[in-house]
Amino acid sequence: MSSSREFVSRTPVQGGATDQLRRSNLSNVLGLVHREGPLSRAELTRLTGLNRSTVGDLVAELAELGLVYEALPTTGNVPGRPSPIVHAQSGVVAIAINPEVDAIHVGLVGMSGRVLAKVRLEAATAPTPADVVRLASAAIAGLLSGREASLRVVGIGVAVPGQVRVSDGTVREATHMGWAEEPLSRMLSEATTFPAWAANAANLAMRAESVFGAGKGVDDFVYFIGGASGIGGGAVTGGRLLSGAAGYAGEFGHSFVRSRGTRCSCGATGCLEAEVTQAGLLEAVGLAPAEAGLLGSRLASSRDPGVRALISEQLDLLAIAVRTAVNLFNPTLVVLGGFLSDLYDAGGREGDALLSDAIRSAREDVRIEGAASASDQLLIGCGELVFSELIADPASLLLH
Amino acid sequence: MSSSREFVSRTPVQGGATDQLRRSNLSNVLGLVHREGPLSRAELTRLTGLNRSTVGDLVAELAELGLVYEALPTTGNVPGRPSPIVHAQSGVVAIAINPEVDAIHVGLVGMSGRVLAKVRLEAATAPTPADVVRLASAAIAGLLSGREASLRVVGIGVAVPGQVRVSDGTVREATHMGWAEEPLSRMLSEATTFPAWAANAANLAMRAESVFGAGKGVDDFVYFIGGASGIGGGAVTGGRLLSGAAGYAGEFGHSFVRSRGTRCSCGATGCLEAEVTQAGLLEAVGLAPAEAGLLGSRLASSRDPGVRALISEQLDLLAIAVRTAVNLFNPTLVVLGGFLSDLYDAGGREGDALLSDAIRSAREDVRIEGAASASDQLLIGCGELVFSELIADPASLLLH
DNA sequence: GGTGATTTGTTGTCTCGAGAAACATATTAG
DNA sequence: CTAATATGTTTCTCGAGACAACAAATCACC
Repeated sequence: MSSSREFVSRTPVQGGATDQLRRSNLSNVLGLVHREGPLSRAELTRLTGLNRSTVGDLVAELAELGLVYEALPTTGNVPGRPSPIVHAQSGVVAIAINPEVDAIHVGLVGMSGRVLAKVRLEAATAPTPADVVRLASAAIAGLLSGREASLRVVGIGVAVPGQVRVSDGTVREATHMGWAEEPLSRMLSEATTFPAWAANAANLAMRAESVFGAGKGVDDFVYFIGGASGIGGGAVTGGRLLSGAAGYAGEFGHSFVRSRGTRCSCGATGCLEAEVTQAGLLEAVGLAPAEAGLLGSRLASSRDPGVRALISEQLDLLAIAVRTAVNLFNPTLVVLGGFLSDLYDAGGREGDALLSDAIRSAREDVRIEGAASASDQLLIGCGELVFSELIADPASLLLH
Repeated sequence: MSSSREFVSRTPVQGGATDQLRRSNLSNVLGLVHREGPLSRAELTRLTGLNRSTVGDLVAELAELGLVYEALPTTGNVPGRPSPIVHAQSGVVAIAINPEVDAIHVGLVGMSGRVLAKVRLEAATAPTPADVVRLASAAIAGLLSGREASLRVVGIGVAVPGQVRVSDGTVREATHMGWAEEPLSRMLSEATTFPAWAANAANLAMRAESVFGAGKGVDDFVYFIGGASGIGGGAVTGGRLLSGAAGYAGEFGHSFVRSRGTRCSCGATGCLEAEVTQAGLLEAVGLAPAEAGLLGSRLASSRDPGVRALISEQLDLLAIAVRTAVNLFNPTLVVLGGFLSDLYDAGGREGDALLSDAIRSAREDVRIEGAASASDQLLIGCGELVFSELIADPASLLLH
């Protein structure tokens, strides 16, 4: 699906000026190196459809900006002059912040998509936004200290468990944190002087999944992720992230799945996240909330009829949400993350059980997969939030 | 997906990238004139951000292609040299075909977005695809006869009440018509020699709404339309039509709205279109199926408690589908068409009744509107299907 | 009805990005 | 060591659009 022709057509040239064309091409090259990992210039030439000489020029410009570097290739066994390998500069980093009820995670993510360092700051009570700014600022200083020379910070990405207006990074509502209308990214950028962006955590997990995980190269997929505090998600349609008007799109946790159901924290009844919960499954198999990591194996191995019945019931409810998602988005892939993946595995990974009620045309070409659940998924997603800004206009780095 | 890149590879033309820039700018200008109606060159200059001289050049090229013409402006009361008004050539037409159970509608749609002519071909029984090809071909010949000199047919757009694979115009399933796996657009293009495209009818109605109706200029909206044969819909997200992997996206009629509900024609239970039906409402107010046009006024004026209860119940079910749509798409607008608009009006147009269960952040900036229900909506949508291909690459017309 | 201000079309020149081709270089195969 | 092959590098050309100078057409005002 990622042939060179498609790639070019996927990024149509907008606007008028020739320098916009240049910017678009720079963006394409940098984006490829970021997403696909190190690529030879010859491969870049094929993937972009551009001329050899042009690619050489673009790479030289990106190298001058300090965003990529070229290295000699490891000797392959192909004839011809070896093509230098273009690497993303991993010294170009984003700061990732993920506040949660019991802790704040802070990390450094390199442009290669790898987490270079991270710390977990324990919190006795749910941190306030001011706490986050204070604690994270200190942690950032610690992570950066002594490495200032080799690191270049592009900005800060924040993953918030709640609704975030992406245009200005305001947290509209984060029920579990007890936040409302908090200008979090402004506070962070004022405290640190780095530009900051914020978004919904589940959406950022999906971004990581889209660039480096199961959704890599997939133009149309939906993502469901279940955690202790509920179910979130997101969608990619036509190769683009679905954000909606303000960034609240993809709240699959609030898909309707049951008439006269449980009241949800959002105020409605019958929401997926009110009906299908990690807490309920943990309790059924006798695990404490902190032992969620064991849920998958316990569910899979349990022969208790009550547990099997619960798994079946929860899968039926999940199937309703998946059905609606498939009917509305017509994806080729449904990715399940967190405890939803455990649930799916426990049910025998029968895709049909989740898809059989979707309309036939739409369900035929859908596959279901577990998320490539890296523990650093969220931090990588934060990095994506930052790097996507850089990749959209690599030359903008000159301005800082 | 006939991207520009493929075109280049078929006909080796000098210059690939600058050429693409030119095409993109031609496309922008033609698209503006198509969507916004006649515009002066000065306005085009402002809207595109291009240079005066460039816009002049682009318009000249489009005029040479026979796609636009310039006319002297009506005297405005502004100083300065008057700017010529650029009009879309309405002689450039698309053929619109909409097969239904009881009739086939065939029309001519000008690039200005107006229906120039139309005929309704009655059908005693649901027509087969072969019937459609035969009857529509004859109707097309009739519509074009005598006007060949002044008309330039770009292609055929077909609105099908069912799931259509947009890549090749195959009807995968059209339950009400009794069709399955019919290569309709190939059949039509072979019979008429015109290129043909097909898509889901509700989706095309939404396209018309998006370009000329309530959704004009709105980047994020969802569209629900109810008719005799069910409920369809579509969505625009980030300014782009949501099509999904194959073109089946936006089936809001198959959103889940009720546990243990009625069995739907799709095989599932609890689908919106199985629970909220035009037939049920017609029966409640004592109208025959053919009198659907009167439904709105009957519902609005009825004081029968049974009818009021039914309206209330149906609105509650619709609200569930709207809630899910708002939570998943975060639109700024929900457009209701067909009998759903009647239903909404009968309920007093209380937006809150439809939105109150959506998550707060997402529902705040949503407004609900009735569709700009032009009777020609579907034919205009068919035209859009064709013209969007032309507008994507205006120079392609040279090849025909 | 003339005159100036204003806006826009038109024309010629300039810049810049990318493609093409010739040439140079580095590897593999034998 | 040589031929084949693939790719980097350099130079030239082309084309799209910006820019600036000039021309044209309208309005406002006297």
